[in-house]
Amino acid sequence: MERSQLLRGVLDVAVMAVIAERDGYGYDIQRRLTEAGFDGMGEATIYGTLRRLYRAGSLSSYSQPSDEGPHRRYYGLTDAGRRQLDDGRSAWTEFSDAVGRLLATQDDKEGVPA
Amino acid sequence: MERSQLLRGVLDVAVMAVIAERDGYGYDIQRRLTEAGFDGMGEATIYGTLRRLYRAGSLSSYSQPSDEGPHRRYYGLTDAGRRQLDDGRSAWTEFSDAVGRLLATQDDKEGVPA
DNA sequence: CGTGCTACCATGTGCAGCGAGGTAGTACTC
DNA sequence: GAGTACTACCTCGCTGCACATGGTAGCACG
Repeated sequence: MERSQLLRGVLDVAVMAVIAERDGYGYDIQRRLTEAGFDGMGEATIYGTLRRLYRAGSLSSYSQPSDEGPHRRYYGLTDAGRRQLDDGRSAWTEFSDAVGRLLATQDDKEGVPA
Repeated sequence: MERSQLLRGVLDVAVMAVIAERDGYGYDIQRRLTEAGFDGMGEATIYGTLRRLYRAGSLSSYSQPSDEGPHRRYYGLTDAGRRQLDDGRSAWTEFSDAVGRLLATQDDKEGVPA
């Protein structure tokens, strides 16, 4: 419930980063994110994000049969998606730097002044 | 609209970090956060966060008159708040490390010839 | 033919950041 | 003493999105 809030605004870029490395489908992307340290995410979160990014034009998609189960819907980055990923990277860097600086400040006070 | 999502889950800890440095009131906290790099936040965001944290028992509060305007409602950290801030710090570190690692992975496929 | 894995999708809920709008106190000017 | 501006607080309603829940379907093994 804590992480779910932190994920906001990062999930999109995280999914795109995974896809940038290699095209993937929902089930697979979830596993790869889990391995990357984002564990405990429900399927609805992934599929919702994929659909949103697809509708926004950041992802392309194609269907492919599988030997081990139902068909798979693969997603890949479009040019717009790649640009968006770059923007997200710098936005993240800037943001996390600001947070890092803020959290690094030591709590001087302990007793209330007045 | 992009930053608003990133703020989720971080605002609480950011506000607490600012207060840890020195007790503050809404208007003041907003300015201090702006100086820290979080600009463009509306008042409703700050006041909503303060009230939420206060209700949760993370903050204490006391009112004080001011020479330069209406009374000020100061907020300070409770022990629970200080603990929560520490937890938030480590949660943030862990999370931002994971994101950093993920975003650092290079997009291999790019120069892949047709 | 039941159990389990893979793989997809749709619906509903809750939370929180934020826009918009309102109320006061102080202070300066014209 | 009306107008403007800054300080300082509050409330209401909207919206976006992570997530829970629940459903469908293909493959495989016993």
